[in-house]
Amino acid sequence: MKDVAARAGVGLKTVSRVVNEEPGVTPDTAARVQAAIDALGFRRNDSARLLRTRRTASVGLVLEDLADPFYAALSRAVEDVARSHGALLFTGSSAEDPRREQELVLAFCARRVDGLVVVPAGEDHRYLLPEIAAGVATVFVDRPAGRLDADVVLTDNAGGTREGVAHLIAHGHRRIGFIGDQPGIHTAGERLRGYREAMAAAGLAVRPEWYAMGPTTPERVEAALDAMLNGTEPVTALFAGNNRVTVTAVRVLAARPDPVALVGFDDFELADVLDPAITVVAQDAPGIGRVAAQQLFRRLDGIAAEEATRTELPVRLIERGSGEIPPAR
Amino acid sequence: MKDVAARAGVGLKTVSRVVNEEPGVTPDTAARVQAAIDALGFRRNDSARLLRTRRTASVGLVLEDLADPFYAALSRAVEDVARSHGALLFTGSSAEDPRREQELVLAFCARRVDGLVVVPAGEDHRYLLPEIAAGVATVFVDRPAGRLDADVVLTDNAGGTREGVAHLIAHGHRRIGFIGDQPGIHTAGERLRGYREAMAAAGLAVRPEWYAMGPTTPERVEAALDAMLNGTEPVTALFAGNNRVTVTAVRVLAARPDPVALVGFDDFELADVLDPAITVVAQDAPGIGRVAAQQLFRRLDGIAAEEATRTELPVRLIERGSGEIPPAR
DNA sequence: CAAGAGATGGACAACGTTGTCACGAACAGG
DNA sequence: CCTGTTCGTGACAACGTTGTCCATCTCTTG
Repeated sequence: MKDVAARAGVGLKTVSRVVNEEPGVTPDTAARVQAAIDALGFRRNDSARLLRTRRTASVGLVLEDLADPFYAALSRAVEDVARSHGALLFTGSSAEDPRREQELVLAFCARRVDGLVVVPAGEDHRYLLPEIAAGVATVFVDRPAGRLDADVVLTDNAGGTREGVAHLIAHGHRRIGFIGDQPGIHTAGERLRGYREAMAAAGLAVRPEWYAMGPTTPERVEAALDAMLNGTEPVTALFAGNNRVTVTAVRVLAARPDPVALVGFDDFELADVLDPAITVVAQDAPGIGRVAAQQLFRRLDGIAAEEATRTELPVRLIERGSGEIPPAR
Repeated sequence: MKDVAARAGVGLKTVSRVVNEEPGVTPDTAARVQAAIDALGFRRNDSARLLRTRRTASVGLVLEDLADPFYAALSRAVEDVARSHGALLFTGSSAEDPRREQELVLAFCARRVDGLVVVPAGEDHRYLLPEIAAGVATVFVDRPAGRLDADVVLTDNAGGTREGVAHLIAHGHRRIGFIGDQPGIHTAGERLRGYREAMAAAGLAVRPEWYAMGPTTPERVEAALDAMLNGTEPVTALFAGNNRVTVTAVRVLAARPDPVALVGFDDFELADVLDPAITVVAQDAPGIGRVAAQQLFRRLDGIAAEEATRTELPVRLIERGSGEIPPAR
């Protein structure tokens, strides 16, 4: 900038005025400055600018895995809202590791992001207290923050699962299995709760071998499913606790001679083309991201109420057939 | 930092030394400084630090759509490599709009990212010349840069398509259709070329109504496919030019009474569970991202050769059955 | 023609760090 | 006891911007 000023024969501040299109510069000088800028290939250094203005126009997004379709869609929505507010987006995957989540969050804070959208991996987010006090707007998505009062955007996990399980019950099933993610994960727990509630509401007992919580690796899911289907009281239908589980379940069930009813949490591509087409409880990934990001910017604009908000987005049961398969016996 | 220094009764620089774990500080003073840091909840401002050190430890990733599974996987790989080099990742989706791509790239450059990984949307990337001259390492992925000599990581689009089309020919097909993305997109053009080459190599003529290039919206793909299947010389097999097209094709073909052979470019989840299971030419999305990011950091370390490199990753034909359906007549 | 108003431009400090250098104290060697 | 070396420390400038404030210059107006 100094070079540009020298070349154009003007002061530093005048260059700054031209670059920022501030008023009070003769068209003539502006042209001279612009020419110098072009000649020197000058580009304003936004880091320095932002250091001075104390707004970084960037937000950080921490989620579990950028490659998961659910989070990919969520990211894209957050990105779009950020862009519409003139902010850039840092992204990072925690891989469900609290330490990594904290590392990422603190790295973003050290860069002085204006705000954070976090899919919490850990149990305790009090490490964020000083940051929030320092003015970093923070919105949690998909799961509530641990031991921290902050904005959160969730889906109706328990309700959605209840609806999905009730759908299976309505089609005659009495022995229904549930395979979920690791029990420590909030969404997994909520969905398990929904399953229990739906069963209880129908007066159905739940045998311990009918539900299994754990990592969503294909091996684990396959083993759990096999155990449910081959026990003394085999299940006739399965509720899959998330899209990873559903996908593996579809594979395993396709290899069996007799059809097994299936409803999954989370929609996924091609669910409608499978045979049978898969009935799912769909959550609105872009919607969650959008609402969260909007809440973030509302906070940044200082418009938001002081208290933490809790938004719960509805889910939608999409009936495609796999939930209507009758019990084998 | 000034406050910390005052509270600990030391100089500014000593605090800096403690924060950066530089040698030459008595354990005693270090402890005093640390106490002040904790008391004040001080966190170093990395923006300022990076302004001073002139390295931002961040890279920018511009791609078409973060929500596309292919790019999501690629992003994750880039992120992992960046993390292992201690860098944070800015991401942005261009939505296939050259203006938006340029906006994003320049915004990243204004933040003085150390490097860029770009899936080019436009035809002309000379606007990047000054940035590259200024030292921003740049690697293009998936498609080569327009009118610019830079590192690029590609997949073997033409070769992969040749192989896929040859697979259909080997199973008796003579009239084979091709539906690709917009003709301006490099990968789309290369795949079309592969299709033509495979047909020519087998001595088969290609009728103009057998191939269609354009947006990958379901409507367009469906219309194109209908036209090919209902013409006077209907195709008996289809090569789908990318995962969006394949997905729509699967839907359309599933609704037809007579089976049509299909091979798609890009693997996708559940391709193996469909009936018939879909044969695909799989590219290695994480591999592309990883190789590109590694090349980027090689440049940043100054280890890389001066000349631009061009890496072409192989593809893999995964035979699952849909390519082996014989011609209807 | 003087004076006030408005337009235009520049000097300077500040944002929060780090690199450079110099200073003083402690210590070892002659 | 003097000199030279090492170690710990802090003052200061610099990174590249922008906000504040003041100086100048050119009009208009009484």
